[in-house]
This record gives sequence, structure tokens and C-alpha cells, in this order.
Amino acid sequence: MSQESAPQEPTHHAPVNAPLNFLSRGQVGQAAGPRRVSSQIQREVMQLILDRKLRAGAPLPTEAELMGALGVSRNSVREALKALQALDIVEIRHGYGTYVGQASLTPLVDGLTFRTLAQQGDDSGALALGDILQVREVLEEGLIRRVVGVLSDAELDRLEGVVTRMEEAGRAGVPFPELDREFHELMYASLGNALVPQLLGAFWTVYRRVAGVRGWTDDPTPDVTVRRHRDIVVALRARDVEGAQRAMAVHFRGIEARAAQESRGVG
Amino acid sequence: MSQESAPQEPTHHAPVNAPLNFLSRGQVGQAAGPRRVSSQIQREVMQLILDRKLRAGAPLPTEAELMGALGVSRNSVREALKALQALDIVEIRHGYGTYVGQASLTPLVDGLTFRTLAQQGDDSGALALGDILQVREVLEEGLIRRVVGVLSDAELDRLEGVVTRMEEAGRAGVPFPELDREFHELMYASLGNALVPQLLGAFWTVYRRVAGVRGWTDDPTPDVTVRRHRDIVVALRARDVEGAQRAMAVHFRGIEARAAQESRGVG
DNA sequence: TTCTATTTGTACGTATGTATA
DNA sequence: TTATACATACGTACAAATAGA
Repeated sequence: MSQESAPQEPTHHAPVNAPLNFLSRGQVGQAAGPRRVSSQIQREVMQLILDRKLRAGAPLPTEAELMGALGVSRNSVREALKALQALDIVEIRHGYGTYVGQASLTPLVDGLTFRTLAQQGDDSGALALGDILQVREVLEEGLIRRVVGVLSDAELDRLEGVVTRMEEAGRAGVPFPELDREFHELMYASLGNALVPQLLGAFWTVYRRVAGVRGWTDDPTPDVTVRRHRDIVVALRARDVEGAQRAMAVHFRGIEARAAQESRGVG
Repeated sequence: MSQESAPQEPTHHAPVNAPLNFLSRGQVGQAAGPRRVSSQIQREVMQLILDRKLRAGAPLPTEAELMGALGVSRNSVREALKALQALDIVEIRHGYGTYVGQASLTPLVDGLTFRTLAQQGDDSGALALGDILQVREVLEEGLIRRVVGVLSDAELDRLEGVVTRMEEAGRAGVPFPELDREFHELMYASLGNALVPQLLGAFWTVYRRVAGVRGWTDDPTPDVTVRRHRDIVVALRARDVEGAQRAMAVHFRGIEARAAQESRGVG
């Protein structure tokens, strides 16, 4: 290993990283210099998925077929597929084949987790866990207002069921992080917005992972957590918009207080 | 190419895609079967960045050095680095070296753009442009309330300057998408939340890219757009929380109306 | 400017591990 | 269990790009 520490910025003239420009070079085009073979293959595969309207799980050509069809080496094909795999745009199953991926928010989770863990020597522009929490809070406080009117009684019953299970787990002394996640995802399902639950789930997962790496203990006051969630359900059932938002805000105050306390304990 | 259309779900027993588990297998550990060499290298490189506290732009070991240090082939190293490059965790410069990346939200932009473009045959769970717009709207309506109290007069002047430049561009018949982006990013800079401007910028970019691919025309009523932004600045200057949120809501009503209109035009 | 060393990009061949049928 | 298809990994060679002498 050369290049020890000394985080010196390189000259950095061209921040090139040309990702997916889609129709930037013609449809499946070969007109006018394809810059990097590997990047070109990435675009070709994505364009192939779009053109054939393939859904998640649909089979993609094998590596050998892509080699022949695009006239490139196996190495280039594999590097391109690895990059698309990291974006969850394709899914590679060893010994079986390559398939269209879910295009989930897994890359966001990975990236945010990495950035949050890397900011210990906190400098400008660094990402703190509090930033993620604040975004979650703003989102959920705004979303709960829009969901009060559309939540059905059946959905409210399901929410209350989750709270009940939380209570049971709390009495048994068992942590219930998954129930918390389920509660928040369930609440916004009726919005019919496919992005909302995934985005909230992504932030939630980042929080949990970072907390895990930092060795934070499990919820020290599960009874309080249960009560906060029950308050939310009560306000939702009463169709009380302001009350619901307030209950959500209180819930997040608790989360933030805990995070701040743990940070003090470590720092 | 075999495997034509027929988007049939495969058996799909194991949804394996083991990404970055961080300390899942010991620190830099090799204890107990490292499943995939390439994935293992990804984790090693990330752990190296964390351990050495390297900042964005810092040089990483060359491919040859990684080969020697980890005892793997160059192909495996390259595949791992390609995956990390897709996540913007490393930056590869041809003929020069590999560096720590910005860990930006580029992967999110790519993924959301891809998903939105792929959902033309709209089925369940598909991601629509309206979903992204709604998240932006909820975020900005909540954020503007929190920013009213902390915005300095200098920042308000800068915001008004952007609106003025919008007005000039509009009079000259020049579209001003970048000024719109600048306005929204500038507004939340004083929050000190590193995630907020990047997340909003990501959603904004996805919207613009999808609109571009779909061939939507530029803003047909730039004067209205300018007025909406000016209304926001006026409310902010008056420290009018409710008015600011209302102005932001009106702004988004306009965007949604335009998107709906364009969608009807195509569909 | 030209040359050179370093480093990444692409290609080919071969062997092995893995999952499906 | 066997056979087949496919991804995984390694090694080598050469091409292309960059920085610096």
C-alpha cells in the first residue's frame, strides 16, 4: 500500500463519472464514440429492460449472450452487471442466471449508512444521524395529516394490533424494532404512494444499522414507546389532524432525545 | 439472445444479494467462509476508508496493491470497485488512480429515474412521477415552516436575487430550470441539514430527467412560475409561517397540474 | 513538445463452484 | 446421482489515458 493517510485532494480536473444518460447516444446507438465499454453496456442493458418492458424478476440474457450481442469481452460484461447489481437494477444468481432487479432503495441505504459512519471526524458537509431523523420527522408529520382522512377502520384496527403486539413484546422484555417499522409503514400504505414506505423504510434501516454499529442498547423505555404509538392511533381514530401530528412530533422528540443521549454517552 | 419477453417470475427461493454487512464477518476478518470474493472486497475497501478516516477525494490503493494486500485477482478487485463506483463510494479515474467518492445520492437518482421510466405498463407497486412529487411537496411544506424563523435577511436577499434572475430569463424567453433548483436548495441551506438539499436535489433531477425523456416541453407559463416563487419570498420576509407554507403548496399545485396535463397529452 | 512510467480499461483463455433439472 | 448451464475466479497480455519529467 502506498498513498498512506494525508487526505489530500487530487487535482481533480474532470469529475467524470458518466452514469446512465439514457438516450444520450442514440437509442441502442453506436453512433459517435461510446466512451467506456463498461458504461455503455450498463446503458444497453437498462435500455433493453425498458424497451422489452421487462418487470422485476424477468430473465436477462446470459453473460455469454451479452458478449456475443454487444461484441465485448466477458470482463466488461461482468463489470457492467456488477455495477447494475449494486444499484439493484439487476439481480445475479450464481449458477442460474441474471434477472431484472427490484430497483429498491438499497443503494440509498448503503450510501447513507456509509456516509453516516464515515463522519466521525465531523467536518463541514458531513452527514449526521440527526439529519436523517429530521427528514423522517418532517415527512411523517406531513404525511400523517394527509392520511387521517383516508385511513379505513380496518387499517386502524391493524395499526392497533401492531401496538398491542408491541405491548406484549415489551411486557416480555423483548425488543420490537420490526413492529415499529411495521407500524410506520402500515400507516402510509393507504396513500397509494409507492415511494413513501420505501423511503421511510430506508431511513429507518439506516438509523438501525448505525445504531447497531455504534453499539447502542435497545429501547430502554419500551413502555413509553408503546404509549407514543398508541397516542397516534387514538388521534387517528378520532380523525384529529392536529392531534395526530402532535402525537407524531412527540414520538420523534423521544427518538431524538435517545439519540442525543447515546451520542453524549459515547462522545 | 434467448429468453424473449414472457416476464415470468423465476422460482426465486433465495433473494440473496448480501451487500455491505459491515462488521458481520469480523473487522477485516476472514473467519468463517467469505461468501463471494467480490462482495468481500467491497466490504474491505469500505472498512479501509472508515478505519483510515479517509475523506472524499483521498487516494485509495491501486488495483495492483489491493490484489496483493487481499490476495485476489485483478478481475475480482475491478468488479468490486465497479460496484462501489456505482454507489459513488469510490471514484475511478482512468490512467490515474482510484479515490474515495462523494457518496452522493447519484445512485438514488439513477434508480428512481429507471423505475419511473420502467413503469409505463403501470401495474401494482409501480412508481409514478406523482409519487415523487408528493414526497417533495410534503418535505418542502414541512421544511419551509422550520426555515421561516432562521432565514437571515442576507439569505432572503439571495433568494430574491434568484427570483429576479428568473424574471429576466422569462422575459428573454429562456427556460430557467437551474434557477428553480437553486432557489429550492438555497432556501433550506440555513437548516444545516446536509441531507435535505441533496435529497430535494435528487428528486428534482429525477423529475427533470423523466420529463426530458418523455419529451415534455419547457415551462409554458414562466411568468406564473416566477410569481409563485416571489410569493414564497414575500411570505418568508414577512415571517408568515402559514402564508409561506400556503405559497409552497400553491407552487406544487402548479407543478402537479402541469405533470397531469402532460401525462394526459401523451396517454 | 515529446517521452516515459504508472494506472486503469479491455480482451482472451481456462478452471472451478453452484444451482437447476 | 448425474448432467447441463451458468456465474465465479484467476492469470496474462495489450490498449488507452493521465501525470509528470
